[in-house]
Amino acid sequence: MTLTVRDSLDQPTFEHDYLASLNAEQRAAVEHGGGKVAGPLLVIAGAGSGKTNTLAHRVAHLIVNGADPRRILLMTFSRRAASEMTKRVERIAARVMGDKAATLTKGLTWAGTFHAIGARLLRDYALKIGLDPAFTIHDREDSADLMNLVRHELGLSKTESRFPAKGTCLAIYSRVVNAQSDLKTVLAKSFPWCIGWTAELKELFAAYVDAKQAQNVLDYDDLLLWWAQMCAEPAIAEHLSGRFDHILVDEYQDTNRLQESILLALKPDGTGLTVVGDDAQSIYSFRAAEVRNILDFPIRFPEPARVVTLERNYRSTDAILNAANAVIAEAAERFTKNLWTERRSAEKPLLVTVRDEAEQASYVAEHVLEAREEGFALKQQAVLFRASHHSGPLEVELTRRNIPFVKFGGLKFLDSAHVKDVLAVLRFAENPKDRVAGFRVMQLLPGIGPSAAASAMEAMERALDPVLGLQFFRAPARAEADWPGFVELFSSLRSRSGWPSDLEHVRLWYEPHLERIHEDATTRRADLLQLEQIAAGYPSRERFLTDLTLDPPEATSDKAGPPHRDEDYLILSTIHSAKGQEWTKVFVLNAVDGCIPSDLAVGEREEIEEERRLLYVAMTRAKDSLHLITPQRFFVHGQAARGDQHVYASRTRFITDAMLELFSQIFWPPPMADHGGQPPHPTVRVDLKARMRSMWR
DNA sequence: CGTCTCACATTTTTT
DNA sequence: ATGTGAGACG
Repeated sequence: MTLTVRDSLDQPTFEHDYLASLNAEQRAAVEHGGGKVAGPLLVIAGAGSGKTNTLAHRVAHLIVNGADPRRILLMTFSRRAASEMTKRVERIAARVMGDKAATLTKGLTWAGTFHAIGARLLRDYALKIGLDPAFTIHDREDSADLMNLVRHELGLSKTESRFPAKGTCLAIYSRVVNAQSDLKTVLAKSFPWCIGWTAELKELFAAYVDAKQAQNVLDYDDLLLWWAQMCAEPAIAEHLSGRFDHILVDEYQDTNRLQESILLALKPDGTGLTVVGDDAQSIYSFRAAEVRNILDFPIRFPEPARVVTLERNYRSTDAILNAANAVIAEAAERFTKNLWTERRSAEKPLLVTVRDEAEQASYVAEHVLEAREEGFALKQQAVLFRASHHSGPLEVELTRRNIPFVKFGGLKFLDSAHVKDVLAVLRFAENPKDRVAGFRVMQLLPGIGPSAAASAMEAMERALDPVLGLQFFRAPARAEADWPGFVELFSSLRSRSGWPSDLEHVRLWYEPHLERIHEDATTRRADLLQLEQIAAGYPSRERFLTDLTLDPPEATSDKAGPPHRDEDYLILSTIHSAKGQEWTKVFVLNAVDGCIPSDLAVGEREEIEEERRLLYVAMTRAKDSLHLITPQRFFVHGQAARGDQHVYASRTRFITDAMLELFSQIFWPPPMADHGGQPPHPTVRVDLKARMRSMWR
């Protein structure tokens, strides 16, 4: 078959046969520009429409046609997506070019997230823009800690009425930066309850920026902001822009205005620019993502962008797609396409009513096992939920039944205190000005609290050399025993960096503290050993710290890497983390109002619309079988101690009565099945504890 | 005065 | 798991 194409006189270029598997639209996207630098291209790629495949083919096509892979910039949403993409490009190119492709695609090094690329470029240009190239990067929590420090220094923590919490302050700051907006607008629109603090917040943010600069640290937002600002200098912008012939951006619907401004600075007329995305899957506006970026892309440039729309879905059955289309059809804003498929199936998606979350857990466990009996590996099945903690009861049930699982989203390996402690030591050694790291590390020593740590930091700043500053610092009496050991560690980490032996060094120092601080020292020590495994894969301390901050291992299994690959496990994931993925069978937990949409997001109309898209994303992950589960009764968190307050939940508002014909509705367990002839308990539940208490009030 | 410990509440989604 | 606040201890 490929021979006919190759031999055909109409298609003399042999490269074309590797594109034969693509449909007409995909092919148009791949061949736009004929493999040469061309005008801007927008690919609207619906769920399951072969987006990744198309993008990978386009990159391969460029390379096959002579593009220099070192001059291709490929920006994806996560590191996982980036490495997946480069692997695919290599496979495709290899089909055409054979072994030569491997050497070429090795040059495809500029693939990663906006933040990771930003970090690399900033280190590169640091000296030209007045930045110390040894900067360290703060993750969200570090940034919040620094915000807190500054807040205390300004005396804003002791105000009469409550000043916004550190996390809120950081969220406000971050939105101002990422949305390229001003403080007043952001407060009015997204944080109306903080409007009274406008002046103080402004002062706080100014001090926060000063602190970051003094300590030589950048936060996530800085990686984009500095990048964008550096592009405002024409000479640098020109140089930077000249480094890349082609820039391709995936998941464009989830970029924010700051990211857009970077792209526009690099390619003002859109030449060589390809963006791919789906407006119906925009689910990151809480992070200032701007759907308008993708909707307005065609008219951003002097020469209007070419638009290619991929509407054919290769993933889901028509029954699933019909239901998903019905959900998104109710969206307030018109979307740009309608998905269709040729995959016929009589099996409608299931709308399962269960009594409560416990029943929901056993429903999932049983059906997962049943499916495995039928030959579906656990890995072909996934359980999706709105908020990380929604999977709690299910995790208990899976553990009880010995069903292995891996969870994506929510708390991660790197968020645990002991890992952060160890990383903070390394970061402190890398950048002694980093107060957040220093504070954290020093307070590990018994007898050292915030104030002693602060004076030690000051002593370091006054001294000519940070090591000397620490050596001459007089630690409080209670810490005298531990202080020299700490100083010795610090000084040896400063004087010579042996990688990855540094990390082992830190661990040996840290172990006694670990045992003192934590009950479960054994499991935590195992984590640290795993961290050393990971560390061995990095060339240097700096790269390790940077990469780990920007692309943390996503799930608990990631941290172990390849060894787990042959094992079978069920996937648990937040809907956000499920983006871009697909499974044969998908279970969606808590398809009830209050969860989807989250009751924290029912204020603004726009927020509700995003929740609708979230459900759409969840549904369109399924290939063959989809179960939406609605527990009737739902315990309210946080009040469990004072009785069992709960709410009676109703089906998510996004599935209207008119859509019910697209689903099969079932009750589980089937009535009378499990009660030995007894009728099931009435679904009413009386809070007797509350009654008892109310007798005395 | 600073540090430590315990109790208690709270936790959307993430680079 | 973290953050806060009260209270004890050195």
